[in-house]
Amino acid sequence: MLIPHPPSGTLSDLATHKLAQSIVTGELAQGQKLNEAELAERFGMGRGPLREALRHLEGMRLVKRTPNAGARVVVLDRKTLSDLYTVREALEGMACRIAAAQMSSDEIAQLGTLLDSHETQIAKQGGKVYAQSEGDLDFHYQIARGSRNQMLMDMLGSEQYQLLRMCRYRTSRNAQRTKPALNQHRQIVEALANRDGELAELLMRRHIQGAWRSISEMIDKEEQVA
Amino acid sequence: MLIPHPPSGTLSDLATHKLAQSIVTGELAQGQKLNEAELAERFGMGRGPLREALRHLEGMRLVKRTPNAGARVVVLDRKTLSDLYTVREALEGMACRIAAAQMSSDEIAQLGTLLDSHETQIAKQGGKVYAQSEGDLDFHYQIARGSRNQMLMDMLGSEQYQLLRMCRYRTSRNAQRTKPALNQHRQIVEALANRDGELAELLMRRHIQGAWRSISEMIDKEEQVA
DNA sequence: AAAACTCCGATTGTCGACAAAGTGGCCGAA
DNA sequence: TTCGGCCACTTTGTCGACAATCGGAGTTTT
Repeated sequence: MLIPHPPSGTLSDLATHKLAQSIVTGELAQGQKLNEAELAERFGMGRGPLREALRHLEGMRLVKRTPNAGARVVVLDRKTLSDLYTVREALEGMACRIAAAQMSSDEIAQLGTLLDSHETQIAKQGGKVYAQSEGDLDFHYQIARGSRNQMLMDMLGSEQYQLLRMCRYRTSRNAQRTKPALNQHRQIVEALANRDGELAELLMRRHIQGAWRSISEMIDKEEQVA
Repeated sequence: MLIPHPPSGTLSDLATHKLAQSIVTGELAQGQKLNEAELAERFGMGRGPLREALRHLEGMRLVKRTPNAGARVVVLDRKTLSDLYTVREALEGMACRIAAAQMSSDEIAQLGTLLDSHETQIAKQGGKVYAQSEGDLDFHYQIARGSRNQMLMDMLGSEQYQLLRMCRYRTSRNAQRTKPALNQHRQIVEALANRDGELAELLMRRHIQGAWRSISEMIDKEEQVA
């Protein structure tokens, strides 16, 4: 559902999807140069559609283009990630506030069961920590949907936030935060159930701030090693 | 400064700029179909660069594409505008909060003088109410810059918010709100000067909510006439 | 020996033409 | 008369080739 395009019609969209996937999963390294001719041949298409795909990815902030010098995969440095989490805090907080007023009780209940399934997944532990990570994204996206705000949904879901998936992929190893994160999710659902938009926004903001602190510490450690 | 691209290098970027301008100013009507061949000839270029420009504009939410059916200028219905102002409230509120901590005292003082020039412009009144409107955008953009958050700046400034300029163009006739808006701006600057991020965020949110109410009422009147 | 200049290869930017898909109108039949 | 199918035209999607630009290696000059 969060995976952007189930390979749709045009070659350009297909290329967009494949490239986005390759970038998010790290198959294409950060800062790597993207050669149009080479990629076009790899995907079995002309350069035209591929160029359009690159333009699209530029809009998603997954690649950075410089005129006459080609496109490179974006580099997620500390500042970029910090900026990203700040924007998330603003947008998801707002989504949460509105969702508290707009979601149906059924939807909120469904969110609870979603968290239940996350809990069992965590209990089973081990290997697929990543699953929780994507599951976490799903939780956040459901709330964005609950806001009934198409622009928020676009920004938080399909388009804008591939960057976030990319970040998650890089940092999926640290599973420590899954349990406190789950608790925070539960608190948020409770606030939604009580129709307390203000509290829901506050909790979501803190949740994201916490996530950022966790990521930030991890980056620090990595930098110390390097 | 807010005008996206001072016609830069590639034809594609040039086309993006020209089309964005035409759409924002209403020269191209909402919902109008955009014929690739026709536009390409009008701009004196091939269809390739123009297609890339359309892809770019799609990312800016200024046009909507449907596969095999071409591109149309976006239609600013009530719901879309409502969603837009909600997103603005979230992003600009956050920008304001951070700006209170990040801007230098000099920058904040400059904001004050910017408002002074707005005031004299309003006093001179009359014709170019629009100038205040663009000036208002400038005020908001300066605060976005003050956040030192590149992503916020991109979203609020160059790329994302051409939609807002488009809306302003449509609704530039109602000058009633210029004076209360100016007062709210002054309050915001004062909060910034006091380094009160929380208050600054709150004031900015209310300011944008007020702007939305004003726009909303105007749309109601228009709909009654129609 | 270091710096700058020049030329060459590679890559991007652009164009025109071809193929496929969709749209609308026209004709025929019920 | 109206509905349905067929056909032609328009428009989009795609490709291959040409031109402009940039980066780098080699050479020359101070």
